[in-house]
Amino acid sequence: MSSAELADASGVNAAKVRKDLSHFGTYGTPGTGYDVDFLLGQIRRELGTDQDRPVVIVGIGHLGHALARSQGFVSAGFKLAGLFDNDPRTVGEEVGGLIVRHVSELAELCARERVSVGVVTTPAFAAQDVADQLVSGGVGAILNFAPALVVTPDPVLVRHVDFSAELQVLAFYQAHPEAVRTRETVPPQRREIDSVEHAVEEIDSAKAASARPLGL
Amino acid sequence: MSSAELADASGVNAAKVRKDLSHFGTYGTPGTGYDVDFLLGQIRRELGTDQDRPVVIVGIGHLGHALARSQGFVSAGFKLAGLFDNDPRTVGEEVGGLIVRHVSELAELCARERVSVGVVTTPAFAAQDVADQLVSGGVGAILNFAPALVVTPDPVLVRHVDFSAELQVLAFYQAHPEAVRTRETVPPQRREIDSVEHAVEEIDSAKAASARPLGL
DNA sequence: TTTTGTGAAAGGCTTCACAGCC
DNA sequence: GGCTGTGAAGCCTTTCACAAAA
Repeated sequence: MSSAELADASGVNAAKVRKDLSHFGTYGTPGTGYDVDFLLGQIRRELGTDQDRPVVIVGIGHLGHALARSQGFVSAGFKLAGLFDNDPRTVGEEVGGLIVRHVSELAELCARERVSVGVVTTPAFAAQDVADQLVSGGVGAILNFAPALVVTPDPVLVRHVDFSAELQVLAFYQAHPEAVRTRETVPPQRREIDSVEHAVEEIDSAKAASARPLGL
Repeated sequence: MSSAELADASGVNAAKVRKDLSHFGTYGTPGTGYDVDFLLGQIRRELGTDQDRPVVIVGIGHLGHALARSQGFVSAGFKLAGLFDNDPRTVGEEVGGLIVRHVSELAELCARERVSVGVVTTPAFAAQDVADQLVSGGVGAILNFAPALVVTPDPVLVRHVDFSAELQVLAFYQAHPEAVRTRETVPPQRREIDSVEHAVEEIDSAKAASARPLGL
Protein backbone atom coordinates (compact mmCIF):
# COMPACT_ATOMS: atom_id res chain seq x y z
CA MET A 1 0.00 0.00 0.00
CA SER A 2 1.43 3.40 -0.98
CA SER A 3 1.77 6.41 1.29
CA ALA A 4 -0.87 8.09 -0.87
CA GLU A 5 -3.36 5.34 -0.13
CA LEU A 6 -2.57 5.42 3.58
CA ALA A 7 -3.00 9.17 3.48
CA ASP A 8 -6.37 9.01 1.76
CA ALA A 9 -7.61 6.37 4.14
CA SER A 10 -6.69 8.37 7.19
CA GLY A 11 -7.14 11.94 6.06
CA VAL A 12 -3.61 13.29 5.98
CA ASN A 13 -1.00 14.38 3.48
CA ALA A 14 1.04 11.62 1.82
CA ALA A 15 4.31 13.39 2.56
CA LYS A 16 3.37 13.44 6.21
CA VAL A 17 2.76 9.72 6.25
CA ARG A 18 6.20 9.10 4.78
CA LYS A 19 7.94 11.61 7.03
CA ASP A 20 6.26 10.27 10.15
CA LEU A 21 7.06 6.68 9.33
CA SER A 22 10.63 7.62 8.52
CA HIS A 23 11.09 8.69 12.15
CA PHE A 24 10.74 5.06 13.13
CA GLY A 25 12.79 3.53 10.38
CA THR A 26 12.87 2.61 6.72
CA TYR A 27 9.89 0.36 6.28
CA GLY A 28 8.77 1.12 2.73
CA THR A 29 9.91 -0.11 -0.65
CA PRO A 30 10.30 2.46 -3.45
CA GLY A 31 7.96 1.68 -6.31
CA THR A 32 5.93 -0.70 -4.17
CA GLY A 33 4.89 1.03 -0.97
CA TYR A 34 4.46 -0.43 2.52
CA ASP A 35 3.61 -3.89 3.81
CA VAL A 36 0.63 -3.08 5.99
CA ASP A 37 0.94 -5.97 8.43
CA PHE A 38 4.61 -5.42 8.94
CA LEU A 39 3.99 -1.71 9.41
CA LEU A 40 1.31 -2.35 12.01
CA GLY A 41 3.67 -4.48 14.00
CA GLN A 42 6.45 -1.93 13.83
CA ILE A 43 4.18 0.93 14.86
CA ARG A 44 2.74 -1.00 17.76
CA ARG A 45 6.23 -1.78 18.88
CA GLU A 46 7.22 1.89 18.67
CA LEU A 47 4.10 2.99 20.52
CA GLY A 48 4.72 0.41 23.20
CA THR A 49 1.25 -1.05 22.69
CA ASP A 50 2.47 -4.51 21.78
CA GLN A 51 2.54 -5.80 25.33
CA ASP A 52 -0.98 -5.38 26.80
CA ARG A 53 -0.31 -2.74 29.40
CA PRO A 54 -2.59 -3.01 32.42
CA VAL A 55 -5.18 -0.26 32.87
CA VAL A 56 -7.61 0.51 35.68
CA ILE A 57 -10.81 2.54 35.49
CA VAL A 58 -11.89 4.52 38.53
CA GLY A 59 -15.50 5.70 38.71
CA ILE A 60 -17.93 3.17 37.30
CA GLY A 61 -20.79 5.46 36.35
CA HIS A 62 -22.19 5.52 32.87
CA LEU A 63 -18.92 6.71 31.36
CA GLY A 64 -16.86 4.16 33.25
CA HIS A 65 -19.29 1.46 32.16
CA ALA A 66 -19.03 2.56 28.57
CA LEU A 67 -15.23 2.49 28.60
CA ALA A 68 -15.03 -0.80 30.49
CA ARG A 69 -17.22 -2.50 27.93
CA SER A 70 -15.64 -0.92 24.89
CA GLN A 71 -13.26 -2.87 22.74
CA GLY A 72 -10.93 0.12 22.79
CA PHE A 73 -8.50 -1.49 25.19
CA VAL A 74 -7.74 -4.69 23.41
CA SER A 75 -7.41 -3.13 19.98
CA ALA A 76 -5.12 -0.47 21.41
CA GLY A 77 -2.79 -2.88 23.20
CA PHE A 78 -4.11 -2.58 26.75
CA LYS A 79 -5.87 -4.90 29.14
CA LEU A 80 -8.31 -4.07 31.92
CA ALA A 81 -6.71 -4.85 35.26
CA GLY A 82 -9.33 -3.41 37.59
CA LEU A 83 -12.51 -1.38 38.02
CA PHE A 84 -13.09 0.79 41.09
CA ASP A 85 -15.89 2.81 42.62
CA ASN A 86 -16.79 4.00 46.09
CA ASP A 87 -20.54 3.47 45.84
CA PRO A 88 -21.52 0.28 47.74
CA ARG A 89 -24.28 -0.28 45.19
CA THR A 90 -21.71 -0.48 42.40
CA VAL A 91 -18.93 -2.33 44.22
CA GLY A 92 -19.30 -6.05 43.57
CA GLU A 93 -21.14 -5.58 40.29
CA GLU A 94 -19.68 -7.32 37.26
CA VAL A 95 -18.81 -5.06 34.32
CA GLY A 96 -17.00 -6.24 31.24
CA GLY A 97 -15.92 -9.46 32.92
CA LEU A 98 -14.47 -7.81 36.03
CA ILE A 99 -15.90 -7.29 39.50
CA VAL A 100 -15.96 -3.66 40.61
CA ARG A 101 -13.78 -3.16 43.70
CA HIS A 102 -13.84 -0.48 46.33
CA VAL A 103 -11.46 2.44 45.77
CA SER A 104 -9.77 1.65 49.07
CA GLU A 105 -8.03 -1.19 47.22
CA LEU A 106 -6.91 1.04 44.38
CA ALA A 107 -3.33 1.92 45.25
CA GLU A 108 -2.48 -1.59 46.39
CA LEU A 109 -3.78 -3.26 43.25
CA CYS A 110 -2.02 -0.73 41.02
CA ALA A 111 1.27 -1.47 42.71
CA ARG A 112 0.78 -5.23 42.68
CA GLU A 113 -0.28 -5.41 39.03
CA ARG A 114 2.17 -2.72 37.91
CA VAL A 115 -0.67 -0.76 36.34
CA SER A 116 0.46 1.47 33.52
CA VAL A 117 -2.45 3.88 33.05
CA GLY A 118 -5.29 4.98 35.32
CA VAL A 119 -8.50 6.18 33.69
CA VAL A 120 -10.43 8.64 35.85
CA THR A 121 -14.17 8.76 35.19
CA THR A 122 -15.30 10.07 38.56
CA PRO A 123 -17.20 13.29 39.27
CA ALA A 124 -14.99 16.36 39.21
CA PHE A 125 -14.71 16.71 42.98
CA ALA A 126 -13.13 13.26 43.35
CA ALA A 127 -10.69 13.42 40.45
CA GLN A 128 -7.66 14.87 42.22
CA ASP A 129 -8.02 12.52 45.16
CA VAL A 130 -8.24 9.51 42.85
CA ALA A 131 -5.25 10.76 40.89
CA ASP A 132 -3.23 11.02 44.09
CA GLN A 133 -4.04 7.42 44.95
CA LEU A 134 -3.12 6.29 41.45
CA VAL A 135 0.20 8.07 41.80
CA SER A 136 0.82 6.49 45.19
CA GLY A 137 0.15 3.13 43.55
CA GLY A 138 2.92 3.83 41.07
CA VAL A 139 0.78 4.48 38.01
CA GLY A 140 2.78 6.31 35.36
CA ALA A 141 0.02 8.01 33.40
CA ILE A 142 -3.52 9.23 33.95
CA LEU A 143 -6.30 9.71 31.42
CA ASN A 144 -8.71 12.13 33.01
CA PHE A 145 -12.30 12.39 31.82
CA ALA A 146 -13.50 14.34 34.83
CA PRO A 147 -14.11 18.05 34.21
CA ALA A 148 -11.40 19.04 36.65
CA LEU A 149 -7.76 19.98 36.49
CA VAL A 150 -5.60 17.16 37.83
CA VAL A 151 -2.02 17.80 38.87
CA THR A 152 0.61 15.13 39.46
CA PRO A 153 4.26 14.99 40.47
CA ASP A 154 6.60 15.40 37.56
CA PRO A 155 7.15 12.03 35.93
CA VAL A 156 3.43 11.17 35.92
CA LEU A 157 1.70 12.12 32.70
CA VAL A 158 -1.84 13.42 32.56
CA ARG A 159 -4.11 13.71 29.54
CA HIS A 160 -7.42 15.45 29.86
CA VAL A 161 -10.35 14.57 27.62
CA ASP A 162 -12.74 17.48 27.75
CA PHE A 163 -16.16 17.03 26.26
CA SER A 164 -17.21 20.66 26.78
CA ALA A 165 -14.08 21.94 25.11
CA GLU A 166 -14.80 19.84 22.03
CA LEU A 167 -18.27 21.29 21.80
CA GLN A 168 -16.90 24.79 22.22
CA VAL A 169 -14.43 24.30 19.40
CA LEU A 170 -17.31 23.35 17.13
CA ALA A 171 -19.30 26.36 18.35
CA PHE A 172 -16.36 28.60 17.60
CA TYR A 173 -16.04 27.40 14.02
CA GLN A 174 -19.77 27.76 13.50
CA ALA A 175 -19.60 31.31 14.79
CA HIS A 176 -16.52 32.04 12.65
CA PRO A 177 -16.83 30.15 9.38
CA GLU A 178 -13.94 32.16 7.96
CA ALA A 179 -11.61 30.50 10.49
CA VAL A 180 -12.37 26.99 9.26
CA ARG A 181 -9.39 25.43 7.58
CA THR A 182 -10.72 24.47 4.21
CA ARG A 183 -10.64 20.81 3.39
CA GLU A 184 -9.42 19.66 0.06
CA THR A 185 -12.34 18.81 -2.14
CA VAL A 186 -10.87 15.72 -3.76
CA PRO A 187 -12.54 12.45 -2.85
CA PRO A 188 -12.28 10.68 -0.52
CA GLN A 189 -13.16 13.33 2.01
CA ARG A 190 -10.59 13.94 4.69
CA ARG A 191 -10.83 14.49 8.40
CA GLU A 192 -8.46 16.48 10.52
CA ILE A 193 -5.89 14.58 12.42
CA ASP A 194 -3.19 15.67 14.76
CA SER A 195 0.20 14.09 14.37
CA VAL A 196 2.44 11.08 14.41
CA GLU A 197 0.63 9.62 17.31
CA HIS A 198 -2.32 8.58 15.17
CA ALA A 199 -0.19 6.36 13.03
CA VAL A 200 -1.73 3.11 14.23
CA GLU A 201 -5.18 4.40 13.47
CA GLU A 202 -4.12 5.52 10.06
CA ILE A 203 -2.93 2.07 9.33
CA ASP A 204 -5.89 0.40 10.98
CA SER A 205 -8.41 2.37 9.02
CA ALA A 206 -6.41 1.98 5.85
CA LYS A 207 -6.38 -1.73 6.39
CA ALA A 208 -10.11 -1.78 7.07
CA ALA A 209 -10.69 0.31 3.97
CA SER A 210 -8.76 -2.11 1.84
CA ALA A 211 -10.77 -4.99 3.26
CA ARG A 212 -14.13 -3.46 2.37
CA PRO A 213 -14.00 -1.81 -1.05
CA LEU A 214 -17.39 -0.12 -0.80
CA GLY A 215 -18.13 1.82 2.36
CA LEU A 216 -19.17 0.37 5.70
CA MET B 1 -6.46 38.95 37.76
CA SER B 2 -3.13 39.06 35.92
CA SER B 3 -2.19 37.01 32.89
CA ALA B 4 0.34 35.23 35.11
CA GLU B 5 -2.42 34.12 37.47
CA LEU B 6 -4.63 32.99 34.60
CA ALA B 7 -1.67 31.10 33.19
CA ASP B 8 -0.89 29.33 36.43
CA ALA B 9 -4.51 28.40 36.95
CA SER B 10 -4.81 26.85 33.52
CA GLY B 11 -1.35 25.51 32.87
CA VAL B 12 -0.06 27.75 30.10
CA ASN B 13 2.51 30.46 29.56
CA ALA B 14 1.49 33.99 30.59
CA ALA B 15 2.56 35.46 27.26
CA LYS B 16 0.27 33.00 25.53
CA VAL B 17 -2.69 34.08 27.60
CA ARG B 18 -2.07 37.71 26.66
CA LYS B 19 -1.43 36.94 23.00
CA ASP B 20 -4.50 34.76 22.72
CA LEU B 21 -6.75 37.29 24.38
CA SER B 22 -5.31 40.04 22.21
CA HIS B 23 -6.73 38.25 19.16
CA PHE B 24 -10.19 39.07 20.44
CA GLY B 25 -9.53 42.61 21.59
CA THR B 26 -7.96 44.72 24.27
CA TYR B 27 -9.59 43.60 27.46
CA GLY B 28 -6.83 44.03 30.02
CA THR B 29 -5.59 47.00 31.99
CA PRO B 30 -1.84 47.50 32.36
CA GLY B 31 -0.82 47.37 36.00
CA THR B 32 -4.14 45.81 36.99
CA GLY B 33 -4.82 42.75 34.84
CA TYR B 34 -8.15 41.44 33.57
CA ASP B 35 -11.70 41.66 34.89
CA VAL B 36 -12.58 37.98 35.03
CA ASP B 37 -16.34 38.32 34.65
CA PHE B 38 -16.04 40.73 31.76
CA LEU B 39 -13.48 38.43 30.15
CA LEU B 40 -15.75 35.41 30.49
CA GLY B 41 -18.56 37.24 28.74
CA GLN B 42 -16.31 38.40 25.92
CA ILE B 43 -14.86 34.94 25.38
CA ARG B 44 -18.24 33.30 25.36
CA ARG B 45 -19.38 35.82 22.81
CA GLU B 46 -16.34 35.13 20.63
CA LEU B 47 -16.79 31.38 20.91
CA GLY B 48 -20.46 31.71 20.07
CA THR B 49 -21.44 29.87 23.23
CA ASP B 50 -23.51 32.70 24.65
CA GLN B 51 -26.71 31.64 22.98
CA ASP B 52 -27.49 28.07 24.07
CA ARG B 53 -27.01 26.24 20.79
CA PRO B 54 -29.24 23.19 20.45
CA VAL B 55 -27.50 19.81 20.51
CA VAL B 56 -28.78 16.28 19.92
CA ILE B 57 -27.24 13.02 21.09
CA VAL B 58 -27.66 9.93 18.94
CA GLY B 59 -27.02 6.57 20.55
CA ILE B 60 -28.20 6.38 24.14
CA GLY B 61 -25.97 3.62 25.44
CA HIS B 62 -23.78 4.14 28.47
CA LEU B 63 -21.77 6.88 26.81
CA GLY B 64 -24.87 8.69 25.51
CA HIS B 65 -26.39 8.43 28.98
CA ALA B 66 -23.26 9.84 30.55
CA LEU B 67 -23.15 12.82 28.21
CA ALA B 68 -26.90 13.47 28.43
CA ARG B 69 -26.73 13.68 32.20
CA SER B 70 -23.54 15.68 32.38
CA GLN B 71 -23.60 19.35 33.12
CA GLY B 72 -21.18 19.90 30.27
CA PHE B 73 -23.83 21.31 27.97
CA VAL B 74 -25.17 24.07 30.10
CA SER B 75 -21.83 25.30 31.31
CA ALA B 76 -20.50 25.28 27.76
CA GLY B 77 -23.39 27.27 26.29
CA PHE B 78 -25.42 24.47 24.76
CA LYS B 79 -28.81 22.95 25.46
CA LEU B 80 -30.01 19.42 24.85
CA ALA B 81 -32.64 19.44 22.11
CA GLY B 82 -33.12 15.72 21.64
CA LEU B 83 -31.94 12.18 22.39
CA PHE B 84 -32.20 9.40 19.83
CA ASP B 85 -31.74 5.66 19.68
CA ASN B 86 -33.01 2.84 17.52
CA ASP B 87 -33.46 0.26 20.27
CA PRO B 88 -37.17 -0.05 21.19
CA ARG B 89 -36.14 -0.77 24.78
CA THR B 90 -34.43 2.60 25.00
CA VAL B 91 -36.88 4.70 22.98
CA GLY B 92 -39.39 6.27 25.35
CA GLU B 93 -37.06 6.18 28.34
CA GLU B 94 -36.43 9.45 30.14
CA VAL B 95 -32.80 10.55 30.37
CA GLY B 96 -31.71 13.90 31.72
CA GLY B 97 -35.21 15.32 31.48
CA LEU B 98 -35.80 14.29 27.87
CA ILE B 99 -37.64 11.35 26.35
CA VAL B 100 -35.50 9.26 24.01
CA ARG B 101 -36.94 9.31 20.47
CA HIS B 102 -36.51 6.90 17.61
CA VAL B 103 -33.78 7.79 15.11
CA SER B 104 -36.37 7.91 12.36
CA GLU B 105 -37.36 11.32 13.74
CA LEU B 106 -33.77 12.56 13.79
CA ALA B 107 -33.48 14.58 10.59
CA GLU B 108 -36.87 16.17 11.00
CA LEU B 109 -36.27 17.34 14.55
CA CYS B 110 -32.82 18.67 13.67
CA ALA B 111 -34.30 20.75 10.88
CA ARG B 112 -37.25 21.97 12.98
CA GLU B 113 -35.15 22.92 15.99
CA ARG B 114 -32.23 24.21 13.91
CA VAL B 115 -29.86 21.91 15.76
CA SER B 116 -26.30 23.16 15.77
CA VAL B 117 -24.27 20.10 16.77
CA GLY B 118 -24.97 16.38 16.60
CA VAL B 119 -23.16 14.14 19.07
CA VAL B 120 -22.69 10.59 17.79
CA THR B 121 -22.35 7.93 20.50
CA THR B 122 -23.50 4.92 18.48
CA PRO B 123 -21.52 1.77 17.72
CA ALA B 124 -18.99 2.23 14.93
CA PHE B 125 -21.05 0.55 12.24
CA ALA B 126 -23.90 3.05 12.63
CA ALA B 127 -21.86 6.24 12.84
CA GLN B 128 -21.68 7.16 9.16
CA ASP B 129 -25.38 6.51 8.65
CA VAL B 130 -26.30 8.67 11.62
CA ALA B 131 -23.96 11.39 10.40
CA ASP B 132 -25.66 11.36 7.01
CA GLN B 133 -29.03 11.84 8.67
CA LEU B 134 -27.69 14.67 10.81
CA VAL B 135 -26.35 16.35 7.69
CA SER B 136 -29.67 15.91 5.91
CA GLY B 137 -31.31 17.57 8.91
CA GLY B 138 -29.08 20.60 8.41
CA VAL B 139 -26.75 20.06 11.36
CA GLY B 140 -23.58 22.09 10.91
CA ALA B 141 -21.15 20.13 13.07
CA ILE B 142 -20.72 16.60 14.37
CA LEU B 143 -18.90 15.42 17.48
CA ASN B 144 -18.10 11.78 16.86
CA PHE B 145 -17.32 9.44 19.74
CA ALA B 146 -17.76 6.28 17.69
CA PRO B 147 -14.52 4.53 16.74
CA ALA B 148 -15.14 5.08 13.04
CA LEU B 149 -14.12 7.60 10.44
CA VAL B 150 -17.06 9.85 9.55
CA VAL B 151 -17.04 11.87 6.36
CA THR B 152 -19.36 14.78 5.60
CA PRO B 153 -19.94 17.21 2.76
CA ASP B 154 -17.70 20.20 2.92
CA PRO B 155 -19.27 22.81 5.17
CA VAL B 156 -20.12 20.28 7.89
CA LEU B 157 -17.43 20.02 10.55
CA VAL B 158 -16.50 16.78 12.25
CA ARG B 159 -14.50 16.30 15.41
CA HIS B 160 -13.47 12.85 16.48
CA VAL B 161 -12.91 11.99 20.12
CA ASP B 162 -10.82 8.84 20.19
CA PHE B 163 -10.39 7.05 23.48
CA SER B 164 -7.95 4.47 22.11
CA ALA B 165 -5.76 7.15 20.60
CA GLU B 166 -5.50 8.91 23.95
CA LEU B 167 -4.37 5.70 25.59
CA GLN B 168 -1.85 5.10 22.84
CA VAL B 169 -0.36 8.53 23.29
CA LEU B 170 0.19 7.74 26.97
CA ALA B 171 1.67 4.36 26.04
CA PHE B 172 4.04 6.06 23.62
CA TYR B 173 5.35 8.47 26.23
CA GLN B 174 5.78 5.65 28.72
CA ALA B 175 7.74 3.69 26.16
CA HIS B 176 9.81 6.77 25.23
CA PRO B 177 10.37 8.84 28.35
CA GLU B 178 12.94 10.92 26.50
CA ALA B 179 10.18 12.24 24.23
CA VAL B 180 8.17 13.68 27.12
CA ARG B 181 8.12 17.45 27.04
CA THR B 182 9.39 18.37 30.44
CA ARG B 183 7.06 20.36 32.58
CA GLU B 184 8.30 23.35 34.47
CA THR B 185 8.86 22.46 38.06
CA VAL B 186 7.55 25.64 39.60
CA PRO B 187 4.36 25.27 41.59
CA PRO B 188 1.53 25.13 40.84
CA GLN B 189 1.97 22.16 38.54
CA ARG B 190 0.88 22.65 34.98
CA ARG B 191 -1.03 20.48 32.56
CA GLU B 192 -0.69 20.49 28.83
CA ILE B 193 -3.25 22.45 26.93
CA ASP B 194 -3.75 22.98 23.24
CA SER B 195 -4.54 26.47 22.06
CA VAL B 196 -6.74 29.50 22.00
CA GLU B 197 -9.82 27.40 22.02
CA HIS B 198 -9.42 26.51 25.68
CA ALA B 199 -9.72 30.11 26.72
CA VAL B 200 -13.07 29.70 28.46
CA GLU B 201 -11.72 26.83 30.48
CA GLU B 202 -8.66 28.77 31.43
CA ILE B 203 -10.85 31.49 32.74
CA ASP B 204 -13.32 29.14 34.37
CA SER B 205 -10.67 27.28 36.25
CA ALA B 206 -8.88 30.45 37.15
CA LYS B 207 -12.12 31.80 38.54
CA ALA B 208 -12.74 28.63 40.48
CA ALA B 209 -9.18 28.75 41.77
CA SER B 210 -9.63 32.27 43.04
CA ALA B 211 -12.83 31.24 44.81
CA ARG B 212 -11.16 28.43 46.73
CA PRO B 213 -7.73 29.47 47.90
CA LEU B 214 -6.72 26.03 49.13
CA GLY B 215 -7.21 23.17 46.71
CA LEU B 216 -10.46 21.36 46.07
C1' DT C 1 7.31 3.90 -14.25
C1' DT C 2 6.09 4.13 -9.53
C1' DT C 3 7.06 5.32 -5.04
C1' DT C 4 10.13 6.06 -1.15
C1' DG C 5 13.01 8.97 2.06
C1' DT C 6 14.42 13.45 2.91
C1' DG C 7 16.62 18.15 2.39
C1' DA C 8 14.68 22.60 2.01
C1' DA C 9 10.90 25.83 2.11
C1' DA C 10 6.80 27.39 4.01
C1' DG C 11 3.78 28.05 7.54
C1' DG C 12 2.22 28.26 12.24
C1' DC C 13 2.60 28.43 17.13
C1' DT C 14 4.99 29.69 21.40
C1' DT C 15 7.95 32.38 23.99
C1' DC C 16 10.82 36.30 24.83
C1' DA C 17 11.43 40.79 26.00
C1' DC C 18 10.29 45.42 26.23
C1' DA C 19 7.93 50.01 25.24
C1' DG C 20 4.11 52.01 27.00
C1' DC C 21 0.30 52.55 30.20
C1' DC C 22 -1.87 52.47 34.73
C1' DG D 1 6.21 49.18 40.72
C1' DG D 2 3.19 46.10 38.09
C1' DC D 3 1.16 44.59 34.03
C1' DT D 4 -0.49 44.69 29.24
C1' DG D 5 -0.05 44.29 24.16
C1' DT D 6 2.98 43.01 20.64
C1' DG D 7 7.15 42.87 17.34
C1' DA D 8 10.66 39.71 16.79
C1' DA D 9 12.93 35.41 17.58
C1' DG D 10 12.84 30.71 18.17
C1' DC D 11 10.99 26.42 17.60
C1' DC D 12 8.20 22.91 15.64
C1' DT D 13 5.16 20.94 12.09
C1' DT D 14 3.71 20.43 7.51
C1' DT D 15 4.31 20.44 2.74
C1' DC D 16 6.99 20.54 -1.43
C1' DA D 17 9.75 18.51 -4.70
C1' DC D 18 13.23 15.53 -6.29
C1' DA D 19 17.23 12.14 -6.31
C1' DA D 20 17.52 7.43 -5.68
C1' DA D 21 15.60 2.74 -5.50
C1' DA D 22 12.82 -1.02 -7.18
